Amino acid sequence: MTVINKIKKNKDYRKVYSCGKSVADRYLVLFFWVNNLETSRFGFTASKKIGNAVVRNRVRRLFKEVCRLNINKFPVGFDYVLLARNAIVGRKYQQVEESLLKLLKNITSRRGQT
RNA sequence: UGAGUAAAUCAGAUGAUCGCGGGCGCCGGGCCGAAAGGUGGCGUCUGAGGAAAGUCCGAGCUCCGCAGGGCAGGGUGCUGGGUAAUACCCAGUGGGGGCGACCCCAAGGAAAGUGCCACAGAAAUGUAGACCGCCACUUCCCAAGUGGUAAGGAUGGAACGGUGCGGUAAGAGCGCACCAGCGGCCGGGUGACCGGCCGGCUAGGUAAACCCCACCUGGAGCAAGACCGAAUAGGGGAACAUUUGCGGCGGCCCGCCGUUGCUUCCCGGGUAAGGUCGCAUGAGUCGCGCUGGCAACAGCCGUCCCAGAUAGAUGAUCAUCCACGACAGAACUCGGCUUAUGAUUUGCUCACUGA
RNA sequence: UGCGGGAUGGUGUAGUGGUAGCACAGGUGACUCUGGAUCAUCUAGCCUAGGUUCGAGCCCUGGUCCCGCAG
Repeated sequence: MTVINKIKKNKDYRKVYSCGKSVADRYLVLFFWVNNLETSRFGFTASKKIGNAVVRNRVRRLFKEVCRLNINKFPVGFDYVLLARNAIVGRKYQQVEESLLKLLKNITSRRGQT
């Protein structure tokens, strides 16, 4: 079983936000950027605007679960940051998973084109 | 049945699969790192709250050499008790609200002193003050003037005790009775205070204004701090000052301590995964245990070990059941307070209806 | 996580317990052939809930929101 590597330093997050590209729908924003490593790394964020600590924890756990179960669908060698948006509050696992897979498909097809 | 009031309890449950943090046992000597150190597999146990929240109080713990004295500052404020301590809790006193069960109160001192009381009003604390009234006197009358008067009117949140009788030219504690307030004595109570008697008759409000009185109070906070390892540096330059100067102990003074160059500014180094501990046995949980106490609580006995992350662990799926699940996530640890919030149960009160 | 500070018209800010001001912005009118400038005038406010007081923007208590600091 592969373990999820997490992005830990604020500097790495900054790099992904400023240099990376992003795709989004009404539930979440997905940032990504080449990290020059052999593995992918993930970061899960939910700002204070989303809600209180319970809500933010819930959202981050959903992200974590979705990434864990679909880790083989992510292209290797990237840093990914998942940012929660307001509409995600109260959503179920299936809705989040569906949303993320759609975004991933979007990325891979675009990479195929260019 | 409805409305209310006081208290107590629970915080979706059970099973299966995958996933995450921690403890313990066994196996392994590989990988990462400069080092300190970290990391794996299997088994087993365990893993958020009543408020974990707000950070409003109080403590423990750590550092500031010691935590010393005084002043200033801050806090508390009916009484007695509980506690490690408190602004908390319990029992009472006084006051207020409610038909009631019951609830609420920063509730010391206004004759120690100072300030303020806008506008209105004659006058806002001075035994001051006469606008309209009332009464007496003077001028021939209308009316005006002088004096007396704070009972009535008017103003105001508040007008120098209130009500009644007497008294008087009209009035006034001027006199008397009762009530409120003040002082003294006696009795009860540990005390706040309560009850009774006597006295001279008057003292406005505001202390969540300054203040007085009594009591308490050093400062910072786990990003506190300690240890291990690496690197750097006991670096450089400029200005100032030249002797008891400078610095530290929250402010000032005393007192104490450190350093002989010290202070200020600039450059350089570091913040690119440093690590480990602090960090979970404690003012601990439970028992309708026993003893003392009205109670808060204390003592004794038994019982249990109950999260310890460090970018931060609790989630997903399936099945069954119900009321279809509110507020909400530990971050050094406790005791309170306040705020948010779903459901259930019990006692008591009031109203209505029926027997 | 711990500590500290703040909230006044649309914006930036004053305000010893006694009618809430000022500047800019906005509306209306005047001046002008028109606009600008100028003049006059109007609108709109004390974060919120209680308490103390005769009376709170100010004093006290609870809550909400915003901002800053940290080896």
